[in-house]
Amino acid sequence: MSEVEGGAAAGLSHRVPDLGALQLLLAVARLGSLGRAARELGISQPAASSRIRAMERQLGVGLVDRSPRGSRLTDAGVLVTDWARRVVEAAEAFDAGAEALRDRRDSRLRVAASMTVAEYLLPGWLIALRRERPDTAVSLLAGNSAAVVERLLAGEADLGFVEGRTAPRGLRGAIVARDRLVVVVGPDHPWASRRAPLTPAELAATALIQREEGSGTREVLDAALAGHGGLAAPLLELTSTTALKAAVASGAGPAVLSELAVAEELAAHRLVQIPVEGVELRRALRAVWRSDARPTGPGRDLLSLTRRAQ
Amino acid sequence: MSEVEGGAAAGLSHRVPDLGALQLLLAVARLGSLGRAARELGISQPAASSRIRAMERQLGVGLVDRSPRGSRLTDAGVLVTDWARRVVEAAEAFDAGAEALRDRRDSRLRVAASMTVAEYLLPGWLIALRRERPDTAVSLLAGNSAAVVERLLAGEADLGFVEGRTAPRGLRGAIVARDRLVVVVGPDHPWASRRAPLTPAELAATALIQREEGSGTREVLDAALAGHGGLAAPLLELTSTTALKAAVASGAGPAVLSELAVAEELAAHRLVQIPVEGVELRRALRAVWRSDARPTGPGRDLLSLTRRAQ
DNA sequence: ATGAGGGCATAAGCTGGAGTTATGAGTGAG
DNA sequence: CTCACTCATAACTCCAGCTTATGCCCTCAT
Repeated sequence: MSEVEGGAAAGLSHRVPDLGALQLLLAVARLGSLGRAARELGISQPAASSRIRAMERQLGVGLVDRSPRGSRLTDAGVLVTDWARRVVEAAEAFDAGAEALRDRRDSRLRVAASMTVAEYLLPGWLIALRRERPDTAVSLLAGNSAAVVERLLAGEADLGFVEGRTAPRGLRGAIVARDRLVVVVGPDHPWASRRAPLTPAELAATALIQREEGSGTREVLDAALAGHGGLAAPLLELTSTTALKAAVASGAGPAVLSELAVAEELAAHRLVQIPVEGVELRRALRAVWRSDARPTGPGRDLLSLTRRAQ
Repeated sequence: MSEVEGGAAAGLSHRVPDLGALQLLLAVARLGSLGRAARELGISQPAASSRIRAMERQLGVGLVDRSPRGSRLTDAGVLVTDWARRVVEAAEAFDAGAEALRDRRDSRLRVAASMTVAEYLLPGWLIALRRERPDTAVSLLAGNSAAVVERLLAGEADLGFVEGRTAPRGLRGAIVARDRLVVVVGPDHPWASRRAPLTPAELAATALIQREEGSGTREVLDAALAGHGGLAAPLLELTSTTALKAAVASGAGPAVLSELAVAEELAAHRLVQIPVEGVELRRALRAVWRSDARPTGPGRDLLSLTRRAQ
């Protein structure tokens, strides 16, 4: 999917300043002075000065107007800083996720989550949690729904997140988000230019590109199309969501995916969503916990965060 | 806005692998071998091996299972790779934008764009354009609508993008996207918990946090509320959209902003959108060009891209 | 069985980028 | 006039990441 992994992007790290430099630029923008920004990041003022200058040389554009009373962004600098903010925000999400992945032991809150939740939603929640309760150590274990349930029942996790149509037995839960499955094709696929919505029968009769095992998606799809002749045999089975999206984007065929997984591709029109009439392909994303272990402390905090974001 | 620029994130670059390492990880995931990934990125196999190992040490998690027949991601590795992809994609957008900012001269396509378009939409378009026409050099000049028009009329730009309710005179244009203005407040603001939509009169009577000069937003807002008593005096005037969002998020008051500018904050519930009844705060984003210089070649390519993404 | 080849790891050495401290020069406020 | 702040330059240190050279392991084909 996308140029990101193609050969053309090979030199990215030579053309894009590293995270430290981007963060420094954000600090300069906010604080209005190289020296103050340096102090905030714990480096010396000359280091900051030279780094910003190196970044300007690398990009070939002036970013800050220096004056004896401080530094302000140039017009180009404003734009660059806004783009930089995206990169740093993505890095923050990476960091929050990675930290949770690391602290396997001695964490105050042990979370087990399905892949969809862990990939798309949890980093944002963890960032918010970190902001509210900076000293909460969270550990994350990602797996399929069965594994999540198992961890909870074994007392090896305090809070779980699963997708599925019903709450697993033996556990209490609350819906924290909803997830819609959408039919997508590549922009050159014939369906991309059709005007009428797909009928459930059509969808059922079409061979789809699918994930190998029924990653929760299949279950919902099966149920929704049960009355319309059942699901056709897969056109292709792939192991990763990424590979699947790439195959769909290149026109190999249609697929049904969580809208969380394809939001960016839809926005950039690398994929096209095809409406389907008459079936609701929704599923709930639930927080779950053992009936005898209602979340307290940090678990409660995280839970209330996720419900607020519903 | 957000921890991104706060002191707590100071050590980000020590905890997050650099872009090169993330890109290498993506390549390993895709190609299934450290050596092949190394070759693709133009580095030696030991370099790749040591870099991945360093990354695993840094994150405290195993990412790839090495075998004599290749390397596959571990479960944690899949998750980390997905998070990494976000960072690299943001870096790609940064790169595409920065490249356009740099090539002031001798570019085949000179684009002038308003801030909103340059910030949120153009990088994606440039990435798509690069994929379709790899050798198109684009230069970008960002400014307000008046500046964009001026450049076009002076023949210093081939294609422009402006927001506004009407197409500027002397230019031809086509609507390429629409942009909705939304009322936002911080999550703790009283409005965040109200159930009824805002009335236009209420909105008109409320002092808002605003950008300093009427950045196109004000024009639309004025027009929409003209029949309801006109806009109240500003509560606060700030220079940058970023500062504005930060002020709103911390509860200083309500503001009216493009939904493009607040999409992420809404998703993470750092801001809350308040519906307004009865007024449509929409505006068009237009591609514009001189009547006697209809875009050809690369300009035409970019234009068709943007219209496809409408 | 026995190379050949692909895959990964280790070791030794080089290099450059980013950091440091020390210092100077410009500007505005008290 | 002097202090307090800004930024820039210079000289030096250090380490992360690169390279080449090599070795081991496994599999597959001859």
